Amino acid sequence: MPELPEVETTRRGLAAHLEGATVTGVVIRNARLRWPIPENLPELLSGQAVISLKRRAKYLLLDCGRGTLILHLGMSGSLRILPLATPPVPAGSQGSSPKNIVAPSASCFERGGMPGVSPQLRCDPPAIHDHFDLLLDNGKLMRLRDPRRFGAVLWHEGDVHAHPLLARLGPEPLEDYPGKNSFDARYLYQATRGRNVAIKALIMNNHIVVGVGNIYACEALFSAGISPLLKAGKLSLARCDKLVTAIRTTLSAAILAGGSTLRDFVNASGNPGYFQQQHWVYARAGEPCRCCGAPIRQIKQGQRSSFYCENCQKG
DNA sequence: CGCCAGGCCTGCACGC
DNA sequence: TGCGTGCAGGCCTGGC
Repeated sequence: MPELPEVETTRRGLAAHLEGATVTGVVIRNARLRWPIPENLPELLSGQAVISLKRRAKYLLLDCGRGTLILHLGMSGSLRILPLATPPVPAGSQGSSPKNIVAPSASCFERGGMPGVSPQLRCDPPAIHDHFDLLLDNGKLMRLRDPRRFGAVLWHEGDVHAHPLLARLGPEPLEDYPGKNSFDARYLYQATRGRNVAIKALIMNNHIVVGVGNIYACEALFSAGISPLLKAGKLSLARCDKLVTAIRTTLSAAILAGGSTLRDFVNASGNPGYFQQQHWVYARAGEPCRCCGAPIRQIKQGQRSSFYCENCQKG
């Protein structure tokens, strides 16, 4: 699900609730995501103050000073802020309680009197796919839901950008790096030279540019008037410029609309995005092109569906 | 039942 | 032999 606009929408919704708060506990209901959630996360995170929530590509980076919590939403993940039903007891006033550290098997059902769960951990009952909670001292919690479990929750100490998952990523499409490797026409032109791969696959390659998934690859190629089948090496500098602009404007417009919700994406407040109403081609197979009226075509490229208008997009 | 779905890492085969 | 490259597979669940 989440491509860059959905992840950025999530980040913006979460940041104010997380930054400045202190982690009081962690609940792991199912550690089996794409990689296992580290078992010792409760010990690592409890008592840590959240400094910032940033984004790199489709990863959310929760800087806790001592280390960084790396979050990825995979295909079906979403993160929400929820209130704890009962405000947490202020630190130090609770004598015997051990810092709200919760074992993975613990849950926070409101009903049912689940044994071993202290009152301050009660909240909305988690659903079947709510795998992970971060409990905060401001009376809120951040909850990860991920039915398909392609997402990730990882911990990294030291420079997070040196993490193996981040170290080799290409430039951010919406940022400029003065002097080097900004995602501009010249960069894309260089990156496409000698490449036989279809342009659609190339712009979805994280080593070239990050954040462009299947939806926005299709939409940006339509916007630039470029066929998804065109071999990357054939792109002229002028068309690279068009494509860079199309990627930037498409992603920016999607962020403004709160992302695309096809089935289950919700932002930090639990609300859907609306950019799918502005899709020109994605998931519109057989429907008339909003530009020329020709039917939108759907083809397969490397196991993924591509949607495009044969008339408006040239090879 | 089979097929499809927003991501992305890994491993393989291939050609220079 | 050693690469860069381009595929295919795999991880999962839910919905049509």
